[in-house]
Amino acid sequence: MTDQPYHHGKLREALVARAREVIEEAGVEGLSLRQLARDLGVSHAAPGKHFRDKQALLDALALDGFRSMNARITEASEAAGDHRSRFVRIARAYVDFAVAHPVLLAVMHSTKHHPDASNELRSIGEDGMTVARAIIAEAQEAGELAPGDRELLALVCFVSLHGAAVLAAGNLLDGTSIGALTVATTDLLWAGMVAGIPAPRGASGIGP
Amino acid sequence: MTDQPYHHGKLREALVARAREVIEEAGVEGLSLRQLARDLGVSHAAPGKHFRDKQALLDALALDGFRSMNARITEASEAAGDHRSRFVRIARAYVDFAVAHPVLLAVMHSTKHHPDASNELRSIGEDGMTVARAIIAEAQEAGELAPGDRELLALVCFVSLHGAAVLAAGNLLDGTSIGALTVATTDLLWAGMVAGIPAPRGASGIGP
DNA sequence: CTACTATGTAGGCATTGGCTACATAGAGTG
DNA sequence: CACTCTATGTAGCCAATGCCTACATAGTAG
Repeated sequence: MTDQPYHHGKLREALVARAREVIEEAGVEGLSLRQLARDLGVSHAAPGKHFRDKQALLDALALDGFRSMNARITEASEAAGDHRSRFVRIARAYVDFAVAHPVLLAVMHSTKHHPDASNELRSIGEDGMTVARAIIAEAQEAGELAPGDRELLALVCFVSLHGAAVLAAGNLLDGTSIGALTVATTDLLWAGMVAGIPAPRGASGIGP
Repeated sequence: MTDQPYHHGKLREALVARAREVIEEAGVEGLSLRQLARDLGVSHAAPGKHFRDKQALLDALALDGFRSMNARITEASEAAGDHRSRFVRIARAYVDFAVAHPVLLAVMHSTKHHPDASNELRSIGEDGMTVARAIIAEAQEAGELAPGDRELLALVCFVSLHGAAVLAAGNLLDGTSIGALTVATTDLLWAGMVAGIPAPRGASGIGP
């Protein structure tokens, strides 16, 4: 009703915010730049001034998603508690975020980002692993975990929890509750790190 | 040159086969029913006679993918060797398939299948876990692994390897080689299952 | 021979992403 | 203030896509 000014003023932020809503409701397939423009009351070419591509918008969305997620994760990592319970809390933060924003998670880990955005995305996407590595290092130095390649162990933990998060987000876990799976996964990983990986006797699967 | 018969004869199979090629080259976004029809020399509406939807084609593609993958996995599970090396081989089969067919893997685990196809997909998608569960059960009964909820342990292993497969397929592992990650993941999981999960002392992260 | 069904064709339609030319605002500068 | 420059938004065009309906052709069953 109130006549809109010629310039929106905060179109870029509004686009990202609205897009984030839309993808969770209708999936990435259901995201249309033109519909987005209609939702915000601007012309169909206006988004093009802020994102040269639809992919550019998705990249911005991914970046935004990583910022949200990393905030949750570092928040969880800074909570009080022993190493193990902090480890569990971080895992829960990751999985909870995935379940709350499944489509956004998929966009974040999509493979088809623009080359420009890739660098920033790659770096921000590794923050979670950095947190995991830090806790593992602390626990190892405290003698709570067996010694071992921290980088690799952190990667394995990250990868495993990512799998849990992805499947939970996709609602592909039949009966099992997501919480139970997360606890079981962290328990098994932690138990493995406590025990340490025994040196392979003979061939351990490292084949050609 | 040779005048084509009015009816293609094997259009459905040809569509699936060609689509499987296209998505690996151009991604799911690059798959167009009309282009597919042009590739096969039929009219643009012909695919509609075999797949009511684009999604229906993707569902068929997913089913086909699961059949291929399950074949590799069961083949790996039937190879000779002790429990642990068979476990590693299964994991490698999964990850290798993911790396060889990354887009197909994404289609297989996509969330937006048609309700009709979901049942079949869900059941065939669980074959991998069945294999994992069987090996874990055997190893537990042989006393090689500590006792524990086999269903849950198999799910955790499946989920962890899925994470490794997804990230490897997406080429999101910076320096680490995929083979090394797979070995490290199976090692850690196996070590955890050998040690068993100790009973939680006090709060173990199971919150509200 | 005559339905009937399966399969393929031809054309239409709304929607989409991306492009170019143009309009408007606001900031800077003389 | 007048002028320019740039950022932002508008309007219209285009090819491509998915899906729809009407029609053509073939093979089959009665």
